[in-house]
Amino acid sequence: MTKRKGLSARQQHILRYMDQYMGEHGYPPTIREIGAATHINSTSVVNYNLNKLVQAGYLERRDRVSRGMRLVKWGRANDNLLRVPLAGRIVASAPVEAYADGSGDMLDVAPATLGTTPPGKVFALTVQGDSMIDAMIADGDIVLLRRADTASNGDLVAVWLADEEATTLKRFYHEGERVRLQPENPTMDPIYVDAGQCRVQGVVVAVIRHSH
Amino acid sequence: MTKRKGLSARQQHILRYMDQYMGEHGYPPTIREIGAATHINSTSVVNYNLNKLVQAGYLERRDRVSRGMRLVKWGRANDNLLRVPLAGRIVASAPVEAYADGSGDMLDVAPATLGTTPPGKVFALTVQGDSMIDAMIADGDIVLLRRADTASNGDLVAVWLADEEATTLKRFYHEGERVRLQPENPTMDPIYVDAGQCRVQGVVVAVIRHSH
DNA sequence: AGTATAGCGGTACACTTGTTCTATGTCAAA
DNA sequence: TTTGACATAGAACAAGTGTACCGCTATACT
Repeated sequence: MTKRKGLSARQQHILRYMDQYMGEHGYPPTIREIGAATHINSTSVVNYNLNKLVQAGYLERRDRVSRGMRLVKWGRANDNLLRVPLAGRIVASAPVEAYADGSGDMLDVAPATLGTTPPGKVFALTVQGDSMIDAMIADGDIVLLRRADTASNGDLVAVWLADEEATTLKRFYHEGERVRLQPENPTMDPIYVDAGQCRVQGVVVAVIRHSH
Repeated sequence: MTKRKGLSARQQHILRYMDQYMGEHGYPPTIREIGAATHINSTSVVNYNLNKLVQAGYLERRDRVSRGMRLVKWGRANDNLLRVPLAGRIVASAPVEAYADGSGDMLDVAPATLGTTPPGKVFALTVQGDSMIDAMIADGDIVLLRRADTASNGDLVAVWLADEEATTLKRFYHEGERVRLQPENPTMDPIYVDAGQCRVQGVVVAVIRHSH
C-alpha cells in the first residue's frame, strides 16, 4: 500500500472513496457526497480535510469549481492504456485482417510500448510454435505490429508467403526483383522470394512475453 | 482515427475537447466550458448536442449532476497504467536495490502484463549485452521481475552470484545443498553454485522488447 | 405555399455545490 | 485553570451549473 503517514482515518477514508468514485463515475464526487460516504455531517469539515489533503500533497483542487479536485497519483500514471486488436495467431493460414472494430480479442498496452507508432495502426499477434525462435521470439509471445504493406531494409516484418500459404516473421531486405527474408539466427539460411510472392503485413514494433 | 460517422463537426469538436479537458484536469468540463471552447453561444445548444452524443453512444450522462458525463471509451481501456521502477541494468556489479520511491526512472506498463503479480513488488531491469541470449532475451530488452528472495524450481530468475560479482538470468533449480542455474539454451551447460553463494533477486514476470 | 424538423441563440429559473462564518468540544502545553 | 491549536457541526450565502422555454432560421418534404 501507499504510504499515508500523518493522515487521519477520515482523510484516508476520503482518499479511498474518491478513488473508488472516480472509477465508477469518471468524475470526482462533490463535497456533500464525500461527506455522506465518510459520515461527515458538515460540508465545511469535508472542505477542511480536503484542504489538509492538498497540503499533504495527496490532492489537487481548483477553487470555486464543482468537483474541481483530482487525486495525485503516486506510483501510478494517469495516462490511459491503449487497446489494440489481437488479430490472431501468426501461423494462421490466411493473411490477418481483423482490425479495431471492437469485436474480437483486444490487448491493453502502455503507450510507451508503442513509441511513436500511431496507436490506430497497431495490432497484435500471438506466436504459435517455435518457428520464430531464431528471431528471439518464443511460443506464446505476443508481437505488436504496425500495419504496413511496405517495409524498409532491416525491418523485422510479418510477411505472407503466397507459395507456402503461411505468415512468418523475418528480417526484410529488398534485393532488386526479389526480397531476402533473413532469419535472425546466423546458422539458418535466408529465404529468397519473388517480390510479388510475399506480402508484408506489418512491421514489428515490440514483443511481449509473459511468464505466468 | 476512430470512426465518428454521423456526427456533426460540432459534436466531434465536443468529443475532442472533452478528452483533452479530462486529461488536463481529471474531471469533465461544464456545459458552459464546452460552449466556450467550441464556439457555441448557448448552453442549451451544448446540452442539445450532448444528448445527441449520448444517443449515438459516445457519451454517458447523469441528469442534474454538474460535470456528470463520461466519454465512452472506444478502443481504449479506462484502466490506468501501473508505474514500476526501472532499477537499472542487469549487469550492474552490485545487487539491485532501487525501489518505488518515485525517484529514478519509472516505466509504465499495462496491468495485464503483470498478471496476478502485486504491482508493488514489480521492478524492471534493462538487459545489457547478449549474455542472456540463451534465455531468448536480447540486448536492450526490458525484463519485469517480481521481487523475491526465493524461487520455485523452473522459475526464470535474476540471481546475484557472489563469486562472479554479477547478476544473471537463469532458470532456477534447487538440488539439495546447491543450486542449478540452467541456461535456456540446451547447448550450454548449467552452472552449479552453493546455495549460500547465490542470492535470488527476483522472478521474471514478463519481457518487453521495443523495436523502434 | 404550407409544414415539419433539425439546429441554433438567448434567457430565466431552480437546483447543485463550494465557501464562509459562528459556535462547540477536545486535548495537550503553559 | 487557562490558553491555543485542532477538529467538528450547523447554517447561511454566493457562485456554479443543468434545465426548460421561447423564438428564429434553414432545409427538406408533401
